Amino acid sequence: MAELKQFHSQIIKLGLLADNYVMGRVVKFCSVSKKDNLRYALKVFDTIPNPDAFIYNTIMRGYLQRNLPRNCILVYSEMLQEFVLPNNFTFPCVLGACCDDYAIEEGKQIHAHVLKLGFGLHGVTQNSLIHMYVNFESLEEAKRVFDKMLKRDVVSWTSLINGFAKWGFVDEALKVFELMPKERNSIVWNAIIAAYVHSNRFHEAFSLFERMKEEDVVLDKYVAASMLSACTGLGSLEQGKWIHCYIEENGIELDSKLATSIIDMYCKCGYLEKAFQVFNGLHYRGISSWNCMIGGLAMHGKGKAAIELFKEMERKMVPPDNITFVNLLTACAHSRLVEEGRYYFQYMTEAHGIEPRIEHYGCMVDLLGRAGMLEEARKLTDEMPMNPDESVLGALLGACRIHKNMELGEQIGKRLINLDPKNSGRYVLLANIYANAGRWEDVANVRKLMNDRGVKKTPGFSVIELEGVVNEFTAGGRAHPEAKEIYAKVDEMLEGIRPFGYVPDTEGVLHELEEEETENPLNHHSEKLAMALGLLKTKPGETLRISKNLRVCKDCHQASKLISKVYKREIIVRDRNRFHHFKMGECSCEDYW
DNA sequence: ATAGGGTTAG
Repeated sequence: MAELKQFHSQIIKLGLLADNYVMGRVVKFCSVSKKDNLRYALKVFDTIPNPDAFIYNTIMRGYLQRNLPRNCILVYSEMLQEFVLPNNFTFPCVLGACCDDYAIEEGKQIHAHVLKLGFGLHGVTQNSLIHMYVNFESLEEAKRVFDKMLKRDVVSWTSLINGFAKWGFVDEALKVFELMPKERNSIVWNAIIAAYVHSNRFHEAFSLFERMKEEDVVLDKYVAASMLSACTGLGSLEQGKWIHCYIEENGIELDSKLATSIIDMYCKCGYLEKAFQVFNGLHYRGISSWNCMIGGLAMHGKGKAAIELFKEMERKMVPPDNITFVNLLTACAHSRLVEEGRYYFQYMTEAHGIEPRIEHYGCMVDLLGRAGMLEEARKLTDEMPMNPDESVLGALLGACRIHKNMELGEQIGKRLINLDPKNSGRYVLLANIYANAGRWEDVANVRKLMNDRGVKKTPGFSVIELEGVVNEFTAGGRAHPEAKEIYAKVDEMLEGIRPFGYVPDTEGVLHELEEEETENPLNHHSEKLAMALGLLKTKPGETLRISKNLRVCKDCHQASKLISKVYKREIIVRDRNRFHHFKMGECSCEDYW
């Protein structure tokens, strides 16, 4: 910087201020290549008598890079006022600014300038337009620009694919992907893979990934991160390990996002030790790695360890953020650490100046509610400074179900299904609360309301990975090639645990809501099918890992405990909320979930 | 003569 200033003074002495080539280099040096000199760049800019397009573009880019898109747009209009003609490099920049600033009107106007000034056929500019319209959710406009292009490159296709994917039209995105020329790079492959991952279509993401490998496209860190999420979604530890291994062997740089994806994958695939190992091995631990690890401990019910890790984080002077506290409070909630939870809820503001957000109140309602302090939890929902949203009330409703509080449950449940009418889980909880109290008429009414509103119960499914193959089961499903053997094994399993005290527990079941089956649907919940296949396919003593999309029901939970004892197996089940480690007839959640 | 567009977590 000091040298730059000297250099600058030389320029002034030599009377080169009017030389735009020289001044352009000066402005570029402080505007975009070094981070903190934009102020100086602007000072220099003000002294230049007649800046050219390059200099304007460079100042604009400086603003864009520093996340000041509004200023970038203002410089553009200044440029027009000074009658400096934009060039090929102007529009990608200012359109990017409109995009970042969500400046729809300006964006359209600048699109008009593009056409008027004769840049309508410039590829990079057209691509920027597509990207901008995609961001504005103007897919038709984006498509129009795309269709008008004479020469589309891989960026044009990627932007359009992303556009469809971003706004939920995954199948449309795939159509575009299939239509594009075969010269596909990692970026466009990642766009389509990420599209499937984000819509929870993990199997299809895997098939695409296989195709990508067949075409010898390099697996870069972006694809790796997307595929790790796919593994996480499916609970597919083996595949996840493979990706992790690939990353290590190929020296792919671990940025904080990729590190988080790996740690999260191991946590959510039930391999907490490995997650810790990766976490400990990071040479740089960003806040998200800490948060992720604390969250991992939380979902495995290791509240004390989560608190210890938090303390270590403070000792290492890493300032926690609001997510840290969401995870820490969740850890307390899942481990019955009521006093600790209260303490950290206060501490968050007192020690770190973080004001509680609605998520933190949600954690506290969950913490108190689960622990049976329903009245206090309810009081908190009334007294919190913002309106309790569906997740806060959902926590309270869940607590009402656990502690069989009909009155409060009915009140909250009714409120909730009006607040969040499309969420089938709320209806099911409310109906379960009624069923528990023997109020069958009300159960029927809830069901009718669901039907009237066209709300479908989310189908439960469980996944077990065996010999590298991901097996997926739905309740009562018979799609598996070995369905017959599996069902026989389920019967054997349930008979086997009966002498050890297994009594089918129908408390949580909504007979009226289960439609597919005539026999007892409990027996064929997806996790029982997955467990049966696991017992059939693995050697004695091997751990079974199962993940399911909904919460484990009480009956399956009880059955799993007994199966772990009778068959001498560790069974690790991931449900929607947390992990259950079944071992010797006990569960790590201590029946607290 | 200097510069520009598309991708990853929770």
